[in-house]
Amino acid sequence: MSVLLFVHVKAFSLLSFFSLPLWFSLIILCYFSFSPLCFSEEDPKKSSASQHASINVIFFGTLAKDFSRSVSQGDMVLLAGFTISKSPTEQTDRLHPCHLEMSGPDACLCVCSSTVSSSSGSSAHRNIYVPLNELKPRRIVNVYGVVTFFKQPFPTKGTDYCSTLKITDQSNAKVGCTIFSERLEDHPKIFRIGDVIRLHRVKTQMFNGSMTLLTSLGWSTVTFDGMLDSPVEPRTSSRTFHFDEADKRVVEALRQWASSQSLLASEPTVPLSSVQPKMYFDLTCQLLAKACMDSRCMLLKVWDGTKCEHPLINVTVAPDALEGEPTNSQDRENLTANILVYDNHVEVARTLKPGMFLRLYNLHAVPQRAPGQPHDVPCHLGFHLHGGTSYGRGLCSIPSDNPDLLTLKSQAEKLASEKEVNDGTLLEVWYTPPEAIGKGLKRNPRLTFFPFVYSGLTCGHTLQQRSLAHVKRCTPPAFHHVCAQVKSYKPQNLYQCLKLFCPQCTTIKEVPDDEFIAQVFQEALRGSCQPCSEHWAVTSSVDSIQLDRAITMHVSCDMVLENTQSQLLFLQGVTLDETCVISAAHKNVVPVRSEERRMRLLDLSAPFLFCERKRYYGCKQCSQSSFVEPEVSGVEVWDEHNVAKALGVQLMQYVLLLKFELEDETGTVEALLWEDAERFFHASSADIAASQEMQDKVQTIMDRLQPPGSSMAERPWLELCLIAYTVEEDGRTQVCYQITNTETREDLWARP
DNA sequence: GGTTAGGGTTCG
Repeated sequence: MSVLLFVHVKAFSLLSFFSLPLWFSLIILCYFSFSPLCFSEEDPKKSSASQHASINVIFFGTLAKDFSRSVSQGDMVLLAGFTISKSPTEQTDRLHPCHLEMSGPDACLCVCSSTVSSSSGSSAHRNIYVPLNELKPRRIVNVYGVVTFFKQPFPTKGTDYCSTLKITDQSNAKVGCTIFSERLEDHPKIFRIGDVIRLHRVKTQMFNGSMTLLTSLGWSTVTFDGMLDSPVEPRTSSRTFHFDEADKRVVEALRQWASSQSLLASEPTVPLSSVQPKMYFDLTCQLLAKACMDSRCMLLKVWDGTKCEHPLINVTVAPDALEGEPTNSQDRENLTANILVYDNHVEVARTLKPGMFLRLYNLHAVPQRAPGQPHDVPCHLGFHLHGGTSYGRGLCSIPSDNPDLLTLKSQAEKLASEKEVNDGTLLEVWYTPPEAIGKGLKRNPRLTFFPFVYSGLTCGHTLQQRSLAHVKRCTPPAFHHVCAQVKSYKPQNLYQCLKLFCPQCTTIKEVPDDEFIAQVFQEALRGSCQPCSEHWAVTSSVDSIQLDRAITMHVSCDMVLENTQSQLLFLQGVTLDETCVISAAHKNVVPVRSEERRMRLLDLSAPFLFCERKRYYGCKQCSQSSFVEPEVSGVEVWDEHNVAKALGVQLMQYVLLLKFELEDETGTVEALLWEDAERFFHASSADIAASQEMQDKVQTIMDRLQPPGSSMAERPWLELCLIAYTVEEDGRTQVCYQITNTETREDLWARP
């Protein structure tokens, strides 16, 4: 029987099972009408959609392996050549009574990525959502709802974290949901009551006479802000998920309904200026500093830009115990709330970094009076996040573009500008002298409210900070300290900032791309058919009929007994790709060509040396045109410097070169980041050239300094040391600026 | 192949 099935991948997992090498379970949503002989006699359109809409498919062996690599949740899949068996899990998963086995010789399939299928406008695989008042027990369902109660994920006694929430919809039914996942990032990102949540493949279950929803195999979730006019942006950690116009309409309808029900009537959180003693409240704030008090208690020093009308307690800790900037001046202004976080919340608090924006739920404002303090003295407020999760007690970090942070940001800016007007200087609020900090801190202790300063000086100068206008007025050469934002930077494609620099002749050139290098290898192949023969080398050659050429390896006689990791290997008759493969197993590979049977290096436009993933280039102008015999005696360990020397090559260095347009209130300055770029990024240029991870790190830092699509107001301030100098060009003297002795902060290196 | 939790103030 020949049956084709066109299906939509709902979930899958890769498992090893008893003696089978691999088997693959896939739960899919059928939307193509299939042969009535195979399945139920019902018209699929009439059958209960939620009951038989999904079917298990099991893959075996290499098909399972290949399929798992190419498929994503939400993809459309065409299946053929399967066998149909009775599903042993029908009673438990309530899916189709049959399952499909992709095991025979005829089993084959085609995966169409979900991006393609959704762009084709197909709506046939649309999910079915059950209104909350129509849920029946023991089903796997998809639902939408508005959150009326939630707890941040907390650890269970089992293996998972648990999120507890209650949702409702236009039917007014209220349904509790329990979400289990050992990965915190998979839990729904709920920030406030009124958020809209979508749950896929959750199990209905009666508990204490009420309907509840529980995560089941292949579940997923997406959440949305519940505000009427905010953009419908899915919050999810999922790599692939389906979201279309129909979903958007559902979210908008729920928002509309929620607003009519006043589900979002109250402000999500209370500003510090409105907090009264003994209150339990939610707080939106920025973390300034934190300190570990003991194993069950952590201090968070936060602010929200408003001033509490009651005096706040100040918890002092040793400066070296404090992570983040000291808050002395804010403390004096009654702007910092000292929050003691207890027990189960310490785990989350530990992961927080100063500068992050936070939301704390069910924070307790505790009036505290020192023993013996007279009763006419106003009591001070301290804040406790008690242990436990009652009333949703907990904390989480929130993204910096959360709309509820607008007040905090505008207050912060207002406060900063007031200070500037009143004091004529920002020194008091914006700067704490280094001697007040203690010896432990290496970086500059500059203190700001918002945005956070993302870099620090290492120059040791005690220069006063200057405006950019002042810097431009001064006569070079000179050092300056400035505080500025990044208006723009070049090159925007960061791989282009990597250059090759010859320390001998100071030439700077671009790093060639693979296409160009491959051409240089091809040219060498065309010109050298005969293996070269050198008296100092042991040569072995492999003739490949398939490749129509010989690949030849040469190793210096002196090194032939050493292991391949320490040998210097000369390779002839290879392409760039082959060189890359071979250099993965050899530490030092030098591609060579033959010129009248004599060994010659390739054109120095290509790397002369491959060391695992690193490539090294020589300077065309400063290297010897040819070598007779490499100088190998006396070399203990071969590195790029020794190899270059032995071959008479002038090694070029990898350097980073960026041009920043810096801006402060007084003007803009273009400054290069070059000689101190490695220090700035905490990464060596050679490592950046060879490692995707390091390139990502640089990109992350740049994205934090100039977040894509951000306004100037949203960008962080950088404290920078600039050197001003002159260069002669075309008989004209030009003033240049370079960023020097400046490091970005460690917390920028990790992607937020 | 499917535990855990199943909202309802700590006690510092």
